[in-house]
Amino acid sequence: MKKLTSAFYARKATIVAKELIGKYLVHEQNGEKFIGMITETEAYMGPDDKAAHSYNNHRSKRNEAMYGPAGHAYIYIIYGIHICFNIVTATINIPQGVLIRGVEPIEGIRKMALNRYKTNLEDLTQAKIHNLTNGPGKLTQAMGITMNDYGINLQGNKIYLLDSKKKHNIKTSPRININYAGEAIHYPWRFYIKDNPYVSKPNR
DNA sequence: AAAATGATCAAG
DNA sequence: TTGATCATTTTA
Repeated sequence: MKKLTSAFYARKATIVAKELIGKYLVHEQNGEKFIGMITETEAYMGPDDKAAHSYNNHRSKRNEAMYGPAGHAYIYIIYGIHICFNIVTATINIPQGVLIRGVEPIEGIRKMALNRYKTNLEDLTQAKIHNLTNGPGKLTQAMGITMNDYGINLQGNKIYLLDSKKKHNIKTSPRININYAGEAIHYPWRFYIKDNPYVSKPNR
């Protein structure tokens, strides 16, 4: 399988978010390899999107990465506790991004269980296995992604994405937990695979 | 249903 | 310097 190129990322966040579904997110760390198939994403469209951190071209140390070139990681801590992993899209000075909200474990799932629950995979119930990566804060914890990876280039060898030609039944819905965002609340910029158990909130 | 928990940002 | 605000998860 081939890595996604910078040309893939250099488009509108809504397009990239939709096409990212079914692709493979890879993290290599200490000789271990985590792979997750992306099941759920959300697009954040920058200056005109009240839900985006870059609304009205707001710029700060935190969201600096979104103003850089596409195909890099924008990572931030939310609610003081959880780490969210985003992919920068569009081009320099157009601050758009795609939040990865869910992945299905493909490789390294034993280590994911340890990262999340300090428990062996065999001792987890099916429900807890689904809980490994069905949320933005969960998948970063499971895959070992931290603030140290802020701004990393996704064409490198540490964190990157692999292409896939597999077709999925993609559903669309409004985004989650952006109640402060005015009219943007209703924009259908969330994408997910229908009936996949590694999606955070199946019915919205 | 609600607490946990801390970085970030804008106001004073 | 302080207080309000979160692109969430967990527990009950």
